[in-house]
Amino acid sequence: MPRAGLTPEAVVDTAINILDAEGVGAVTLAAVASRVGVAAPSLYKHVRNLDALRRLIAIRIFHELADRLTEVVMGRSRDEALRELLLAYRRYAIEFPHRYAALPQAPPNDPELAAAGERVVEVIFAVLRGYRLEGEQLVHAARCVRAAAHGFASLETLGGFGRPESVDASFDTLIRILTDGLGKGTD
Amino acid sequence: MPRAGLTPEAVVDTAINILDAEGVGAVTLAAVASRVGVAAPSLYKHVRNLDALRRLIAIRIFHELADRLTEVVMGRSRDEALRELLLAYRRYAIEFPHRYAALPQAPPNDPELAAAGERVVEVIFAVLRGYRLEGEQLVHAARCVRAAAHGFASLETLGGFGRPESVDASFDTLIRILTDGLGKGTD
DNA sequence: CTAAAAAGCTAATGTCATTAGCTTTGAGGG
DNA sequence: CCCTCAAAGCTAATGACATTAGCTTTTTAG
Repeated sequence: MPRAGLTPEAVVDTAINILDAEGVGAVTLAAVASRVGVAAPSLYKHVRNLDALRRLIAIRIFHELADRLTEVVMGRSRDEALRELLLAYRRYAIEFPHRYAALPQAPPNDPELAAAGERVVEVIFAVLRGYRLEGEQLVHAARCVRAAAHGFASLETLGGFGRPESVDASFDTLIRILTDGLGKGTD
Repeated sequence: MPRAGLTPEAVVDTAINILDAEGVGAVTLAAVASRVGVAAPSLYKHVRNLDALRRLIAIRIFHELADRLTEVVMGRSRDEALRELLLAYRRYAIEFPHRYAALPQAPPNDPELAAAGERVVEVIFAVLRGYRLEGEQLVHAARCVRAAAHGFASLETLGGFGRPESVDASFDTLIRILTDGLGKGTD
């Protein structure tokens, strides 16, 4: 391993720094190379191409998000667990809006990326199992929770909530609606 | 108006055809120019630049979506109106996934674009006023509905729901949760 | 019939991604 | 210690695109 301490991980680190600072559009191989101090083509020694780098970034972010969700959910159950899960989800998106924006964007044909995303889903499942949900109902409920969390986070980080009313309060409303709706059995 | 019947509208039409057929990434000035039969620089006579074209596309799509929502909501109220609103929202996203994906992506610093997006929000507000919601509570409820609808549509069109369980049924669950949650007053 | 604006065009520049092929470095085996 | 070779870099070159500048051709208004 000659020269600079470049590794795929270091490349991803740098890319995420650029992502945080300048947004998804600024994550180019040229920008990463310049920041890291090598010529652009040198990056191909560590990463297949730009898409592959984006994939590595997404995997990293999914794991990071899943870790946070897992953390707040441990030792809690039902409404409390769901509430903390949703709050942590939104907190992540607000803290790292560009990372959040870099997330899905396309159906992952890739097992490792899919697995990373699946971790997030699994946390939701774990929480919902506490509501005695199982089988099909569990899947429906998880999709609803995921849709609500993602939709809110996405809209908020993209600046979609322009009015002056408290976004925190709106999110509390969302939490209330979800916990109420999941508490009762299916039709 | 010499030569070809090019107008900003025609350029947007062509761009949307490309969008539908090949996705957001394929919408380039080069592609539009080639499809329309002019040299790329000629497009600048009708559109300021690529960003401006994207903005026009987004405005068009917002209006189209708002028209559909408005249509299904007329003559209905409360749970029925909300249900049809949500169904129409999802239907649009499924019918035109690439148009849906081309939608927000950034906080609109532009009044016309903001107004077009606002039309969608206004339909939601109109429906929710039927629940006797007003003021702050109305805003919170509208944000929840929008987040849920957008999140679900976004995840579904991006292929986020991989499991075999019926997505229609999941969406029904979401509708139930929302109608139940809005029926009851605030805490 | 004519002049000026509108709509096109070609040429040129700059940014990226990506490939090909050459060079340097440093780690490990002798 | 020295040598070898693969890893890690580099430069040059190509190909998309967006965008600008400046020239030419149509139309349309008068």
